[in-house]
Amino acid sequence: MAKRPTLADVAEEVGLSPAAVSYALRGERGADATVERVRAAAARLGYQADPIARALASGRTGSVAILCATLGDPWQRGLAADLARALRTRGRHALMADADGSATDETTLLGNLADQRPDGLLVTPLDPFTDRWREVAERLPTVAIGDRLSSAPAAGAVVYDNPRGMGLVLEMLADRGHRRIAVLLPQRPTTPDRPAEDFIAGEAERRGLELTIVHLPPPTSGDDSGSRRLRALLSAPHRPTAVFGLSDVFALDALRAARELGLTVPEDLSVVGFDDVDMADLVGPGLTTVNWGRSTVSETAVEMLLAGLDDPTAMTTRVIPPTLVLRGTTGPASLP
Amino acid sequence: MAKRPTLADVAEEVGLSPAAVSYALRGERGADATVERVRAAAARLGYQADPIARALASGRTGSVAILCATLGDPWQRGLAADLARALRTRGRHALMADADGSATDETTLLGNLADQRPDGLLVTPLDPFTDRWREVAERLPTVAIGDRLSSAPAAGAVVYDNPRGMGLVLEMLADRGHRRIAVLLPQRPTTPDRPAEDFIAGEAERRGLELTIVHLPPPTSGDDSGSRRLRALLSAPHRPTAVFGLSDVFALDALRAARELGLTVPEDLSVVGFDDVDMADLVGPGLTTVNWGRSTVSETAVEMLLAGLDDPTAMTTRVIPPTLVLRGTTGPASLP
DNA sequence: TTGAAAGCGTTACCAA
DNA sequence: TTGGTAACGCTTTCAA
Repeated sequence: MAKRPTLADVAEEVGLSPAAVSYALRGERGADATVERVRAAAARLGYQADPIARALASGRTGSVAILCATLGDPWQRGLAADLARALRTRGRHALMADADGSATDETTLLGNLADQRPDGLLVTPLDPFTDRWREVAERLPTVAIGDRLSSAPAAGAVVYDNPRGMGLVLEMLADRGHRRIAVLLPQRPTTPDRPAEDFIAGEAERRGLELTIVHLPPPTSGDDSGSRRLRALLSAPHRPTAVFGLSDVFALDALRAARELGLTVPEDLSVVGFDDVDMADLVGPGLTTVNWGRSTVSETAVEMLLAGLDDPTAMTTRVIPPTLVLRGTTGPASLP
Repeated sequence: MAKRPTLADVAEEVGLSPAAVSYALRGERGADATVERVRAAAARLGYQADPIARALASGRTGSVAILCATLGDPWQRGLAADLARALRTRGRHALMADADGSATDETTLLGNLADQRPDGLLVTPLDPFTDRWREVAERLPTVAIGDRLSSAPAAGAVVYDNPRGMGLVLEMLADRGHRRIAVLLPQRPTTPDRPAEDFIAGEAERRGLELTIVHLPPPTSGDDSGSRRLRALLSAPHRPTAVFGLSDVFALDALRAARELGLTVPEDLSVVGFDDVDMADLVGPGLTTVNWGRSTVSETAVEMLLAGLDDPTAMTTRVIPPTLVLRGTTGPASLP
């Protein structure tokens, strides 16, 4: 059980003080010759700085916390993986936590993560309206993905251009003759404002569409109230001819419900998602979605956060444009 | 920017030594009255122990490293999420890294993660045969998922009962009249032994099946040699009537290739996967798979690791039994 | 340019 | 049972 070498060991080896070695290894100071000699000795001994001691002394950990709203959602799982990868290629590592759809858990985890003293925070907020974000963002450089943190002006944001995305979808559906459309939205913990809901309602009215809005619980295991609601929706006498899930999981749930009810997609029912999860092309006849470019989103967020570590003005709001990907689950309207 | 209170602050507040406070807060020692008084003071000041200082002093971080072979694989993504969740419910947090299909990256990341001084390691090994695992497992309690680490007897393992799983699939296919079957296996970095390959070859021979084994690169973005090979396989004159992907992603790739070639599933071709990813029921007509119970796997692995932290004998090998889930991508053989 | 020494906030050892 | 005191391994300020 050979103990790993410490700074002191290296210092002794080269006959310098620990301080000198610390500086040399980080290239902060240096008679070039000394630096070289120190480097060599460190390599020879297999010295690696202890990140914990370093963090305690310097106050910086080199880690970035990722707080996910729901890893139950495949899109978010992919995003989390992409974020972790983007961080790693920039020499940082990820500390990951999953609120699993619970706003209270989100608050708790936020505390836990902050206690780990990460250098920054990436978050897909479940409840973007709580005041908690303000205090956190003041201490901890923060970038939110998907929703601006309304109480935290210091935080950066990478948001999807939802209005354009929703517009694209409604336009496409209207063009194909759909008039009765159901929109599946996530239940939000708070209700101070509902820009998405308001926007889509307005947009639908402008186009003369009849909209049903259904709120579904987050895709957590063990709550099937969502699928019950979907079955009710789709078996009603005056049922919609198209379902638009503002998250692919909701669209997938709609596909399941349709199958259970014996409805054929897209003949009896058109289905549209909103995230373009990895397997969307293979789902049923291929799920129509809005694609946001997951890797662009994650790269943008990580770039912004790392830039914001030194320079607070780098924290801004970046808007990601949508692309409509039309696949087989969407056809012309067939019912009267 | 109020500095957060330290142990010393609490100690001063209650007129005790930092040591006494530390013990009291952890409930290690205690005149009940004092403990209560200390607790109250800590709460009043909003004191929270600094995990970094704690880690430096105690040598334990409370974190567990998760090293994933390929987060590009949806099954692994789900597994990683489940592992993180399982850790969190037990008061620990996850440090996650993704080798993204590269065995060299796996080695590098292993070093990086170990430098973070986690208390334990959970790994889905890409290359279970390298000697690196031995040295790691000696210092760091380790549980491997999916493959035993052959060089590290100290490490625990949670493995899938692949023989039984493969047996179930071959039996089912044979029963339905399939004689020419292609098996899609991952390219492994090393080739000291290939138990899976040998086993399945033997099993096929026993049943009089004609087997084609195809090795595919890991599901990383940016390598399309796999899909080329699949198209070649499926357009050959004497092509297989069934494809068995030893990982759902391979089966999904096969579905894509079949679609591109105009083959109908399951009429022209049956497809079977091996992991039961979340959306398998919705993919095409529903992908036939072997299901290992992802949450069982992750709970088992985490349990074993945490038990092994105190008690090395808890590290054993647990074998997960398979369940065959028959869905629409599999039918009777149709070609001569 | 270098080195000595003082932290960083905790836990653990050892007397009392 | 309790409370000093010495680590833990590094960074950083301040003199030399």
